[in-house]
Amino acid sequence: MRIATFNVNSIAQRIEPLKQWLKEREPDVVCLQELKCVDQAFPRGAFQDLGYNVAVHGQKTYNGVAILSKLKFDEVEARLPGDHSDDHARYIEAVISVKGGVVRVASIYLPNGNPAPGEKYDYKLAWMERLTAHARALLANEEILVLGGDYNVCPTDADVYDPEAWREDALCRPESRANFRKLLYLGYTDAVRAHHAEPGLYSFWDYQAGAWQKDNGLRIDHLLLSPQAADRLTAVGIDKAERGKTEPSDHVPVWCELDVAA
DNA sequence: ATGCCGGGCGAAGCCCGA
Repeated sequence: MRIATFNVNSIAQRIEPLKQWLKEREPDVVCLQELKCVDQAFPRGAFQDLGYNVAVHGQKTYNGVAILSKLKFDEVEARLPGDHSDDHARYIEAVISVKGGVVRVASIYLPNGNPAPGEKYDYKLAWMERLTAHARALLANEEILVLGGDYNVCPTDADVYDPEAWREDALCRPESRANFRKLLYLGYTDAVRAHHAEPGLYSFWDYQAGAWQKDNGLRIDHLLLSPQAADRLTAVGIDKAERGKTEPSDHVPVWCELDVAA
């Protein structure tokens, strides 16, 4: 079973490249972020035509998350618990039936947090604390669980092209990294790091300043696996080539393969 | 790279992302 995460930077602008990538990579489940559209405007038909069920939690102009799944959804829950006043569409979670059990998947668009320090950084850190509390609660289910998304955190200096230049940025500041590590300490596994120790593995390249051409990238899109998922991890990948195609997102898909019969 | 690009909104120029 292949599960991917992809920040599309506007689903309306990415329909054709996303469809092409789905045909080539054939993921069973895809977590999408930064839809920048309301639920009614999501191009469901384009993905249903490829055999995907669609769960959307959209928002006008900003944010917006979705899950595509070849297998049907048993449950879908939008919104991260812990703050009813939070109206950003940044979280959706689904339970998917597989042979002999279920797989739970969440699509996460964690706040960027810049400029830091400031209100936006406080919001990011508070959001991460809510995510940690929810992630802790989910572990009690002992399920095959994947928390996929744009975490807007470079976990270590090995995940940044120029660590010194980014040290004060909200993506790299110690509080952001400490909160990311708390997720790992709960028992989650960073799928990419489970298979690859080398630096220079990136999932985002800015549109500006020739970042792509200079390979000035960041690794901020992650798949965090519950122990039950990590035990079944057989492969991971970052589809870097997508960034070099026409009209790309500034992020690329990250995927993992779990030994689970779909 | 401090927003140089790209997208949304909405019909010019501002806001936003990372």
